[in-house]
Amino acid sequence: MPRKPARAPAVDAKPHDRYHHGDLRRALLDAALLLIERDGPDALTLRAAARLAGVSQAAPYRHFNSKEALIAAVAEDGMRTMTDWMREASAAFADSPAARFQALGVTYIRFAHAHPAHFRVMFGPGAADRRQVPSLDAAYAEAFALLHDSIVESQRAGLVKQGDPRELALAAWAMVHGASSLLVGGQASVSGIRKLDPVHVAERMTAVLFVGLGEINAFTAITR
Amino acid sequence: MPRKPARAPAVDAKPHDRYHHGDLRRALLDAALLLIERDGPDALTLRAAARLAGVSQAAPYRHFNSKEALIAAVAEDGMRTMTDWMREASAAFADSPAARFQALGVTYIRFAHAHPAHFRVMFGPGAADRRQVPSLDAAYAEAFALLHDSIVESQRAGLVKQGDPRELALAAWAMVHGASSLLVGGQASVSGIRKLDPVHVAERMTAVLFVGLGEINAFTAITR
DNA sequence: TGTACATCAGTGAACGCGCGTTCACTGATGTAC
DNA sequence: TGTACATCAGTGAACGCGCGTTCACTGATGTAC
Repeated sequence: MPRKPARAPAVDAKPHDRYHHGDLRRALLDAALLLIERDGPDALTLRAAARLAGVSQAAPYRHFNSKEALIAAVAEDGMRTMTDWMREASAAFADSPAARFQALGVTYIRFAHAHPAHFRVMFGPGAADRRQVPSLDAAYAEAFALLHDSIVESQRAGLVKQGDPRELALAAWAMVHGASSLLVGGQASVSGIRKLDPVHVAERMTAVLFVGLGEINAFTAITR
Repeated sequence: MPRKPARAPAVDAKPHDRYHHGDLRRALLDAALLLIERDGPDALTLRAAARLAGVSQAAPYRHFNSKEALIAAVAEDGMRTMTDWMREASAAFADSPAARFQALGVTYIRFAHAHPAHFRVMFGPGAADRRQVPSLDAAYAEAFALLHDSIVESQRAGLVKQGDPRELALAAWAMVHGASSLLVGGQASVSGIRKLDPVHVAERMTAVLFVGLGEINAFTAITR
């Protein structure tokens, strides 16, 4: 039998045997994600998270003042990760605005697919109010700024026609967010989207979007 | 003082004074929507709905077997309304595939904006499982089919290049669904989208999307 | 038109449950000297 | 290096609450004759 590692990971799902947990804060965040992913957002309760972490039901209060605080921490955690991913994606395609734009969209969808529970907490109903949590707001603003900038650059390069870049970014965000929601979504999934490769879907969607942005002068109503 | 109408509407928020409510089923559905719209999905409880309708907490069980059944009924109701709207929009632009496509998207977003609580129940987490409720599934399938058909027609008219229309419909649905989610969405709204005119946003987005669909041969990865 | 009666749609009290949160407590840790 | 002690991170019992659901019941309705 292999020896136990000197120090058990904080994420250990089994009840701990030490009086002090070691990293209960991290373990509670992980437990919250597991609960949401497995049984939906309503399954996240402080008591259930404590149970998963193997501590008493009062223990979480040493790390979070309330249930709301735990949820906000989960959202913050996820937002930071997503922003990191997007920043990296943006840097990887610094030389091509088109590729940068697409990489950002694909990354957004990839994140949602890889971290559905995070995504739900970040954007779902009952999500923590972004404006109440400055660090959450900052991470969000950075992600949006990356997208915005890639559009401004594309316009400068003549790949996307003129128009308010904030509105264009909004449209792009909406599409990519919609695809993410459907991929992550509850039971009411659009026919078969779940079976498709998310990166493939993301690449196709962002391509259509980018071409559309390039071909018309800002947006126009075409009905009637 | 004006005389009372002979018969109070079923939707009456005040406690009724008759032993029999009249249309408790309808009143419970309306109460459920009000609760979700006002205080979020978690605020929907059978007891609260009964309270709003002015009946005892046991009364709802004469009309719904369980809380789940009430939620499923709300979703079904909303899905039927949305499908009605989309069918009408589709018929109104029967002669122009491009306008039809756009009208469908705009209608989807208009519905979400007009009936946010319905929209959340229909697509949010914890939504009733579509496949378990045949009438829900049928309404959904019809909505998707309308979109699908408008794309097939657009391809026939040479406005949209070839490609699997189901995938194209999926992309279109995702974008429009994303915009709707953001408009309806919880606290984490994308910067300022709520302040914009939803129909305006919808028209612009669908225009970009349609042009994009027309310009590239199906979808292509443009990164790298 | 009047009446008996089955059926329907409510009532109100009660159940057990899991929740968020508080409290006084105790065991473990780490720092000052 | 050893020890006193403040601080920190847990425990376990308890609180009050609102929930979904059940139950025996009763008032209202409508139909058969």
